[in-house]
Parts: sequence; structure tokens; C-alpha cells
Amino acid sequence: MSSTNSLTVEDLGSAAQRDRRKRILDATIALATQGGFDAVQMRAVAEQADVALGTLYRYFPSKIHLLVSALGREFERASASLGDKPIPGDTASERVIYVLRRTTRGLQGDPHLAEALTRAFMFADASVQAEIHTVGMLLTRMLTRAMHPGQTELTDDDVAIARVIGDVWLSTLVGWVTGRTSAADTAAQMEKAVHLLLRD
Amino acid sequence: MSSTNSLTVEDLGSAAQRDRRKRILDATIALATQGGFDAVQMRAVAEQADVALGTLYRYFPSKIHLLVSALGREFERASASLGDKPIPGDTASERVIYVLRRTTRGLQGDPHLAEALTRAFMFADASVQAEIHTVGMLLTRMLTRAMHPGQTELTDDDVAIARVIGDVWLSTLVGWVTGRTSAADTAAQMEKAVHLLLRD
DNA sequence: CGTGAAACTGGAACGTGTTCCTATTATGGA
DNA sequence: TCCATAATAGGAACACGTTCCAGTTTCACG
Repeated sequence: MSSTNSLTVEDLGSAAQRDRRKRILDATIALATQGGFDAVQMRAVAEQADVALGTLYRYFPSKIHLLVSALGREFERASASLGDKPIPGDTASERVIYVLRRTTRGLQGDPHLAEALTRAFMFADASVQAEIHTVGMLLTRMLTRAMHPGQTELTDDDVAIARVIGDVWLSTLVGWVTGRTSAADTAAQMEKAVHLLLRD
Repeated sequence: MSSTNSLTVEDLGSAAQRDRRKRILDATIALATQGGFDAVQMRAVAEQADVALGTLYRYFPSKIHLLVSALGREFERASASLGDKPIPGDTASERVIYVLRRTTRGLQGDPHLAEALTRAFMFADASVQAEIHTVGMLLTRMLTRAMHPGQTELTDDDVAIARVIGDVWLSTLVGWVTGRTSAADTAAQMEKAVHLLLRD
């Protein structure tokens, strides 16, 4: 695409383009934090990011793409903030629960943001596969790292368990986001699932 | 509400009202079967059910309510068709998998319908709690019945396991519906989860 | 029967996601 | 520096969920 800067892993275009993209995602997160899914209106995002509506659609082909991309960026941030520090806990389930609690708390601290991002994730279709896959991989890696710290080889069961935990996480999160479950119940259900899967 | 017929468990109003309601749900299912979530357009439902748009909204306050109600009716049908016949399988996991396969296959036979109903379920907020709860109870009952045929007393673990399986079912179904997972993978993931939870 | 309330019809109107178009501006190679 | 091309701005237009309203029909009750 761009002739310069061809050594970066992902070619994000010129500095101006990177800047626009960042402004758009910032505006998305800001609006989602304030008022959730409904508040992320394409015209409002465009205005707050100081780009034209057509430009917004040039960068993100739909509201769903936009929100899932924003979710991905937030997730990367959370994943990075978890960092390389060893995860506290003596057993696999303790460590997994620690990670889940931390991530969930991060989301629940911003209920509107969590609602917007979860909704988008649930509504995304195949055209958002790439973005979704990114998020899925990050989550799986976080969980398997918690299950087996410092281990690179994983059994099929490890991955399967991580996936099941991810599924439960998503389902309960949807329940919470849509106001069908309290935060406490959400946490309790997740922890129960972890204990059922990782008996230690 | 209505003065007559006050002995029915759910007061569904006059025969004309029951008929309208049925016509609306029939139209919803028909349109969803043809073209999925997007094809269930309120104007189209109203026209096909031969009611005015305002009347449609009088019966179902939103497209989501409409679709979740339709899902509930389909689910009751599936649950009833499973009937009281003993569930085949020698172990709990075999029986649970049988039930899941059967239910999933029913949904996957109508991809558009499955997409519409799953989307609606995922998008529903607290205002649809009642309808959602109905579906959740039916699913839990189906699963616990498969786990412990003919048993009425259930441990907390039984219910928790059923819930986890339900969560996985929902998550994988979303993956399939949104084109992120194949039908085969969907089935495999669910069965893997069942085996991880019910080791027998 | 009449009557009044509730339900229904038909359709206009509004908000927001999405598309599209034209004029203007930035960009990168000759 | 100049030009061709792509990118952006600004905004009109369309689709569909939702709301609203005026007129009509249905229905239970006196």
C-alpha cells in the first residue's frame, strides 16, 4: 500500500491515516463510555473525530466493524496491562479466576462501554471474522497462560477448556450487559464454571 | 383483563386476539425462515399477518420482543416434541449430547431462522427478561432431565453444569450463526464441553 | 338495541445506519 | 514544481425500526 514504512507488521498507511484512525477509535470509545451502544452514532463519531461521515465509513465499513475494532484495541490494552508479570494464585483455577475477575472488573467499571462492545461482538457476522479472531486469540492466550504459566506446549484439552471458559465468559457477560444478571451473579457463575472445569 | 375465560393460566384475550397473535408469530417465523433477521421487517410482518403496523407494535413492543417470543414458541414446540419419551443413551453425557444434537440440528435445518432467533436473543435487553427466562428454563430443564432422567431433586452442581452447557451452546451457536464456525465445529465444541463437564 | 371505551387501520413522520455524489484537498511520482 | 490520483469534506438520499395520529370498527355492558 504505502511505499514508506513498509517494514511495520501491519501497514497502517500514512501518519495522517493512523492519526485519523486513532481519532475515530478514541471517539468511539468516548461515546460508548458515555452512553453505550446507542450513543455510538456514526454521525456523532464522525463529528467528534473531526472526519466526514464518508471517511468514517471508508475506515470502518459498518458500526459493528467500528465497535469490534475498538473492542480489539481495548482488549490489547488490557492484555498488555496484564503484562508479563507472573499471575498470582497457587492453582490453575485461582489464576484463571484472577484473570477473569480482573478483565471483567475492567469492563464492569465502564458499564456502557462493556454494553456497547459486547453487543457489537454478539452482532458481528462473518465479515468481521478477522477482528473477532484477534480478540478470541488474546482471550485464549490469557487463559491458557493463567492455566499453565510459562508453558508453551498446550494439550487439546487445555485449549478446549480455555474455549469453554471463554464461552461462559461471553454468555454471562451478555446476561450482565443486557441487565438479566447482576455483577455478582456474573462473577459467581464464571467462577463456578472454572471450578467445574479445573478441579484443583 | 378479559372478563371471560379467566381460568386459563395465561390470559391471552379473546379468540380474535389469540388469532392475531398467532398470525403475527407465524408470519415472523415464515419471514425469518426465508431470509433471517433482516428479512423480518416490521412492515412485512404486519402485511403478511394482515394487521396494521400499529397493531403489530401493540402486540409486540419491538422487533426483538417479537423474535424472542417466536423463539420461545419454537422452543416449546421442540421441547414438547422431545416429549416424555426416555432419552436414549447410557451415560449422562450421551443423553445430553443427544438432546443438544437434536435441538441444534433442528435449528441448523433452518439456518435463516436460527440466525434470526439467535441474534434476537443476543440483542435482547432487560425488557425481554420474561421471554428470555422462559427459554432459559426450558433449556435447563431439558438438560437436567437428560442428565438425570426421572429425577426431580437436583444438586447445585447439576444446575451449574446445565447452565455452563447452555452458555457453551449459546456461544457456539452464535459462532455458527455469524458464520465464524462450521456446523461440524459447533457440534464438536459442544460435545467436547459436555465431556469435560460430565466425565463418565 | 345504543353508547362509550378499547382495539384496529392506514399512513405520515422521525431517527439512525448506510449509500452515494460532487467539489475540494492532500499526496507522491515525473 | 506540477500533475494525476486518491482521499476527504459536506451533505443529500434511502431503508427500516419506531412513534404517532385521525378515523373506523369491534365489543362489552346498560
